[in-house]
Amino acid sequence: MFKIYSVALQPYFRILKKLIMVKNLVIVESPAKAKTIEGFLGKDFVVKSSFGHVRDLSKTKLGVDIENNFTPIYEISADKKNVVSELKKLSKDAEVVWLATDEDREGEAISWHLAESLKLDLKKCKRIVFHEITKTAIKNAIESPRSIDLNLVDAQQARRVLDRLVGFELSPLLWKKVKPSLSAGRVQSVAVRLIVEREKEIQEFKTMGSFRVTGLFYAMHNGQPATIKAELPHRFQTREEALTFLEKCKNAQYFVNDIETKPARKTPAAPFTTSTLQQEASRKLGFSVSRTMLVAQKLYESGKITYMRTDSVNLSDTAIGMAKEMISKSFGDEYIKIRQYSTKSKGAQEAHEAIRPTYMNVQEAGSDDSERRLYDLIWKRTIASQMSDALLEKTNVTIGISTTSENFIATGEVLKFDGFLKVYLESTDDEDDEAQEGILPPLKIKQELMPDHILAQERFTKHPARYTEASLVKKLEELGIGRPSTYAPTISTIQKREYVVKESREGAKRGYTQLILKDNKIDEQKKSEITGAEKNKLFPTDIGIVVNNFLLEYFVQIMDYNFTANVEKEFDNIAQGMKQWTRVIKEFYYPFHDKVENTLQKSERFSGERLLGKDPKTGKDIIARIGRFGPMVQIGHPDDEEKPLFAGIRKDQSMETITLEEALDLFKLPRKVGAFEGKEIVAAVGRFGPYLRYDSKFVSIPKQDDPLSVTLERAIELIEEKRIKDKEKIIKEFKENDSIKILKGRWGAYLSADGQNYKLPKDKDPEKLSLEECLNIIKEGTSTQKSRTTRKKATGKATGKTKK
DNA sequence: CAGTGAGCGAGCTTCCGCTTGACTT
Repeated sequence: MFKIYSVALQPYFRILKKLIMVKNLVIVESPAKAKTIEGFLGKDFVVKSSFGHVRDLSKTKLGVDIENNFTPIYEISADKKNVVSELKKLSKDAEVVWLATDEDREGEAISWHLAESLKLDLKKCKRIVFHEITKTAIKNAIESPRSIDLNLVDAQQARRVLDRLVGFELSPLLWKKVKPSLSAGRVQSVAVRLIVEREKEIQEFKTMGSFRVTGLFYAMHNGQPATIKAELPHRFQTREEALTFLEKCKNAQYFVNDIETKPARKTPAAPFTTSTLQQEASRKLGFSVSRTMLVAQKLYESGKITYMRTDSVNLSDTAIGMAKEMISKSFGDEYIKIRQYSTKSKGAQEAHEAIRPTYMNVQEAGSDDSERRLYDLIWKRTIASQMSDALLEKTNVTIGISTTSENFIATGEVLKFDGFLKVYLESTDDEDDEAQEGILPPLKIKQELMPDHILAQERFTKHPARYTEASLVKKLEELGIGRPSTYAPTISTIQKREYVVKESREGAKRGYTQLILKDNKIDEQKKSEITGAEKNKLFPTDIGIVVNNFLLEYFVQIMDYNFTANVEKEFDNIAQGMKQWTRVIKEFYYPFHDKVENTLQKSERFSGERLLGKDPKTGKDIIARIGRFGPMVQIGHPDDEEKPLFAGIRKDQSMETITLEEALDLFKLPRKVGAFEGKEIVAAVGRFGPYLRYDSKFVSIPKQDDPLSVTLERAIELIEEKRIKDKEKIIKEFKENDSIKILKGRWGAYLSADGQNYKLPKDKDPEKLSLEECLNIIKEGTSTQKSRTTRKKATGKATGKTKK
């Protein structure tokens, strides 16, 4: 009976199977991209994402079989197991698998890894590429498939293996010679070097003063006085020279000697890449590099902008078309100028478009303030890039002085046609812009100008600017080091390792002299200004400096700013099939490895030791150096009869600059402050800064107080403040059991009992929990507690992240 | 979350580049 039915139904089963079966499986890297593309292709296509790389070298082991001609040992990444098994299932039934990963070295490798780990039948496997997400681009790609470029894959393998070998041989060397848990790598170590070297330049910089002379003049224009600001083209080195000049200007007459007018133009900046977006968002919106990427990711996922990790300045034809229409409609055709930009950066691989709005006619987008502001920036930059030049007229007026051959120069700028400036102007990193260009009144040659005053002001040369996160990215990109997807992570790595800190520092007062000539009288004034203030700049730490010096001493090759560029040339040779990838690695590895071995055997511990002086009490040496837990000072040597004394250096101090006195102060802690309510108060400095300990509780000492000098009264005040704060934290207490409390924490209410914390059930009001319910939570909590200790390896890493 | 620092030795750390969520006591 059943058999008859099944035979009769067979044709229907076949149709059904055909319907379920995927005819074409397309695999791309990003899920957002997959969604868009699926809309372009018909019902016969299913588009899935690989979520980036699916396979990599072992996370913990070296993962390279050096003996066996550097064979990489790949593993499916833990978080990609599900992805791979799903893709495997789909690909089995598919007639054709289209590998549509990005067209660059990494993208080619992802396709190859997919083919390998999905065990794809190469006969039904087609490799396609497109640079823009448009229907035509994708249809075109489908029509011209190719096979996987194994040379390009090999170039990626070489890149991967080289980075692994460098990172996993240098880091352990640092653990032994400097301090545990440190790291070194082709990218991060050079990033740190840039910051350390800039700091050194700043320390060695000698500030020079000179006198800048400006004059304010009047010219009559339509019966009204108009002002003209002018400046002497050179500066005086001394106050005396400046004074002599002003003396000469007494009773002098001023004439227009020459007027020179010439046209000038300004050109818009290229559309955004990852790096330029990070720079502009930092300058214009004050975003950190990671915030920019987070916000951009959201805009991308909601379909508002194109892909945000790109090194290309290229816009698709459709994008240019949309921009043209938008400009024409909003500003008029005279504002349109179609431009093709080409990349300037080393090693760009241009697998994507520039970062631009998906739809140019959408002028505002984003679901919160950050998104809206970043979108606005992207929209303006993209539109401006297709607009006409701004036309200017620059005027230089030379003003003669009757009593000397010196001339003042006044410069003016008139905007003749605003062009792209109507929408957007790129900002610069230059902090000081003393040049003042404004509009000049109409002037004639020989015309006399009346002086209001002449000012000679002492100005100082400035040291090179410290890097911001964004300007470091710019520098790395110029050197061809790192990729759009790694700029933000690299910057957080070097901060997480405590090689570098991002800080703002208050400036100091500096006096300067100013001489004013007004009404034929010279007046001298002493003034002061704030100098050296820094906001969100990158500073090297002691550890950063010591590790950098160590690597420079033993591994100059890796630290060379051109190292990446040099190996990139080799990777290109591999990609072009001119060289075997394992040969490139071999040539690099053996000399490198010998150096590692050599350094391991021969070099001493590298701790950046610095002798500060002698202890006045014992006559022993006082030394600053890096210890197991970071920078510290010690009195005496380990081989002395008595054990040396140790003290950690405070966060606001550094090994490089700490004085003998400051070091001695560190040994005065912990210090007894006095007694309060019958118990002793002790002041000390811990891992998280200065603190008071009282009744086995800790109270932080705020910045304005010093643990060395804090008085008993002040200490009591701080303890009482803390008591009030702790009270505010309590949501609920139990009379029956005072060790159990419900407290307000960073992530909302939680349960605290005997120093252990527990999560509260989400569906219950924390204020209404009974003691019984709490005891239950604690009981159940023990099981989660256990699972957490077994997971310790994983969570330990996560907490390390939040520590900073 | 706040006492460390020599040496002994267990077991741990680490790279760069491609992608997103998971989830915080």
